[in-house]
Formats: sequence, structure tokens, C-alpha cells
Amino acid sequence: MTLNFIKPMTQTSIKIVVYEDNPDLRESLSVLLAGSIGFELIGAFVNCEQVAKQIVELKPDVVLMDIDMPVANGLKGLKIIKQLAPQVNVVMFTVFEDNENIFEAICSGAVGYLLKRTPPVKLLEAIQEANNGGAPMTSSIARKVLQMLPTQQKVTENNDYKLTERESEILNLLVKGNSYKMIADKCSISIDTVRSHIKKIYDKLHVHSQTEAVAKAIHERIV
Amino acid sequence: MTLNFIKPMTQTSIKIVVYEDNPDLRESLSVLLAGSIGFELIGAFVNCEQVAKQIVELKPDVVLMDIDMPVANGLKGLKIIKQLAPQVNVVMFTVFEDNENIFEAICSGAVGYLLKRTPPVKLLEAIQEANNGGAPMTSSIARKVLQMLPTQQKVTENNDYKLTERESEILNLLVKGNSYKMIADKCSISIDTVRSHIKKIYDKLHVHSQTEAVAKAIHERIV
DNA sequence: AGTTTCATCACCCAATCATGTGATATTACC
DNA sequence: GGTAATATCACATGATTGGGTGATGAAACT
Repeated sequence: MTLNFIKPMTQTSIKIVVYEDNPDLRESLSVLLAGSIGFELIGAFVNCEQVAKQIVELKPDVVLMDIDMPVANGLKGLKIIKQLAPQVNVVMFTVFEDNENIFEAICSGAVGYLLKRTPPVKLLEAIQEANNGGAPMTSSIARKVLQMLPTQQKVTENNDYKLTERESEILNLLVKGNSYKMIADKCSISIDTVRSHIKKIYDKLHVHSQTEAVAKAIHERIV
Repeated sequence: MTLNFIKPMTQTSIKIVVYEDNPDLRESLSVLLAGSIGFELIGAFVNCEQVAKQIVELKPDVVLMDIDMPVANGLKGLKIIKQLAPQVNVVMFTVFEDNENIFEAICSGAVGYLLKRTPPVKLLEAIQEANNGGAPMTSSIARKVLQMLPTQQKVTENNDYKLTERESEILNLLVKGNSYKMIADKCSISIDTVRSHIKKIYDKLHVHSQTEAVAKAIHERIV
């Protein structure tokens, strides 16, 4: 990645919009992007107040989004963007490294999450990656994202109800919305046998109704 | 990251075990790690047959794990490692880039996922990151991981059932395992009213039983 | 003033579910 | 050979649920 201050307008430039309340940082980003081949800064704003209008008009490829901004913050802006133009790749650019913000940003559709101490070269790389369908983030951020996923450990932990194979099978069918009769059909057993199995499942799960069993099964990933 | 062929034994070296069936690649990795300060290759094996014994004896900090190996593959090995020694950081090192393998590896507790075409320098960086609590992966892998998370889009999309406030409240109580009678009590309304609300909920959700409603509610909505 | 939406309640009937108390056959293990 | 776990089935009883039909009042919007 080379910085180049003679910037030709190419058709393949990545069009970028920046949301950042700090004037110095905003200026730095402008200079960086203006001076880099393949990048085109088409807008830079202090907050997300006008985000809807701006995104629709400017049609950026990538948005670099600060989180902590006065009036209308970056998470709010992100959500609006993903509603109006879900194809836009939004990269969060912030000092926050807490699970809360990361989780909300990722769940709201951000594709990348960078910290402000990211060096300029890495920042340009990240924008390119975001534009190419990647999800740029540091490995410490990635670790936090992984912790949001269901892990094998959790699964093992919760499979401790020691359901038999048949019982698991029937619980699965139950979760999928099958009635006793449908389960009996699918398993080729009598409805009384289904009953019998389900009674044992309730015992093992310490529940007393289909609803509770289904909720527990889904929440604890027994299914 | 510099390669250094005069390798002093420092106490802070990252202890690494490699599982890789290709002899050439295994040799390359050995040379790379042997020649790099801060890295100590303490074992290299062709498959995961003896993984349990090896991990317990060698106590590595980081494991570099191929997936496609004869007899005992890397995903199997990963699971055994995470059971016996969950503190070990396992980085998958493979040619596979499909969702299936990535998903299984991440859910089984792998902290990193690298492709075999990763350049040596990046590989060493990744091992360090894994050792320092990071989750090294390329941004394209990261994007795939993100897709495994529930997104705001999905939530918005599915909130489209337009339940009224009361209906949402009752659905929530249903999901928590309450019977009609219990809901009636908690909401201080008659059981017939509960019925009435639930009937409307079923209509809107296109389901015909508590079980289905609960499963649907949990899988794609509020709860 | 009329219409729509929402929350509330009532009654009926058939289907389904929860629970209890059995029994039988198979497999596996000591 | 005896025991335990599993899977199968039966019968009975009462509670709960699902669907239909309809009514009332309040709020909101036209």
C-alpha cells in the first residue's frame, strides 16, 4: 500500500464516507484517503443526524463509522444504513473495545471493527478488504466475536441430561412442532410409546409441559 | 517479524505442536519455527491418533492443526484437545475455506483459522496473536464467522409479524413455559382472553400449536 | 359519525396433552 | 442367571389446548 499524492480519478476507486466527530482525525482521514490510489472520500460528517439522506445520495461502497459521536451515534447510524442500503459495507472505527459495543455493532450488520490506533496502512487495507467481502478486525476483536458463538464446550456441558438416542430424536421432533401423533407416525411407533418417551424426557429435563421442554431444548442447545 | 537462525532458548518461547500429514509442509514449518526467535516447536505429528497423550505430555501453548489428515483428522483432534486441555490455543491450518469446516472448528473451540497459502511471516504473527489471546483469521474467514451470528437484519425482517404489545407479552410468557392459566393470573385477565390473544398470535405467526409458536419465537425473534 | 384496531370476555366442542400404573421384549453387564 | 437400562405398548382420567363464533368498550384515525 503506497501513498500517492497525485490522485487520478479511476472508475474503480472505492467510494468512502466517514462519520467522525473529532475534526483533527476527520482531517487526517481525509488527507490519507485523498492521497491514496484506489480510494475516494466522497463525504465526511460529524455525526449521523443526516445519515439516511447522505447514504442515499452519495451511495458509498464503504462507510467508516465512529461510535461515540454527539447527537446521533454510530450504532444508530449503522442500523439506519443497514435498513436503507444493506449492501453498504460499514466498518466501525472506534476506541471502544468492550463486548457490548462489538456485539451490537456486529449484530447490526457491521462487517468490520477497527480501533482508532490502527496504523494508516492497515486502515487502507481494511477498507479494501471490507469492499472485497472480507470482515477486517484485529485478532483480539475476532476473539471476542468468537465468544459470542455457541461453543462445543457449552454443548457438552448441557448435554448432561443424558437423554437416550430415542429421547433426543423425539425431543427434536417436538421442537420442530410435531404433535404426538406426527411423532408416532414419523418414528413408526404407537402414540402411547411417544407419550412414554416424552414423560421420561420431562423427568430428565425437570419440566412439565411441551412448551417448557421446547424452550429449554432450544436455549440450552440440546437440539 | 524477523527470521533468525541463531536460536537462543528463552523462557518466553511459545511452545508449539504441529499436526500435518504432508511431510514437506511439516518440514517447512519445522524449519520456520526452529529459525524464529520466540517460537519453539516441541512436536510435529502426521495425524491426531495419539493427540491425547501428546498434548498431556508436551503441554503446548499453541497447536497448529491441519484438518484433512488420514486416520484421525484435525477436527476430531481439536475436540479431544479442548476436552483435555481447554487452555491450549488451537489454530486450524488448512486448505478448506467452506462454511461447514469453519463453523465446526470455531464451535469446537479453535481460536484461529488460517489457510495454507498464508505467508510464513503472517503465520508467525498469527501464532503470537493466538498465544496472546487473539483469534487470528483472514478477513474472508472472519466474514463467514460473522454470518453465523444472528443479525439485526434477521431480527427486523422477522419482527414483521406485527404483534401488538399485549400479544408479544403473552408470547413471551408462553415461551417461558407458562400455561394459559398462569398467563391469565400474571396478566390479571381471564383465561378466555388469553386464549383469544393466543389464537391471534397463531394466526399472525402461521402456526397451530404452542410448541411451534415457541420454537418460532425463539428461533427468529424477541426472546 | 363511522371505521379500524385493540384488549377484554364468554361459550362450546373436539382434539391433544399430562400423569399414573401397569406390561413385555431386548440388550448389556456383572 | 439376575439386574439394569432401554424401547415398546396399553388403558384410564382429568386437565389443557385449538378452533369457531360472537360481543363489548376504549382509543385512534378519517
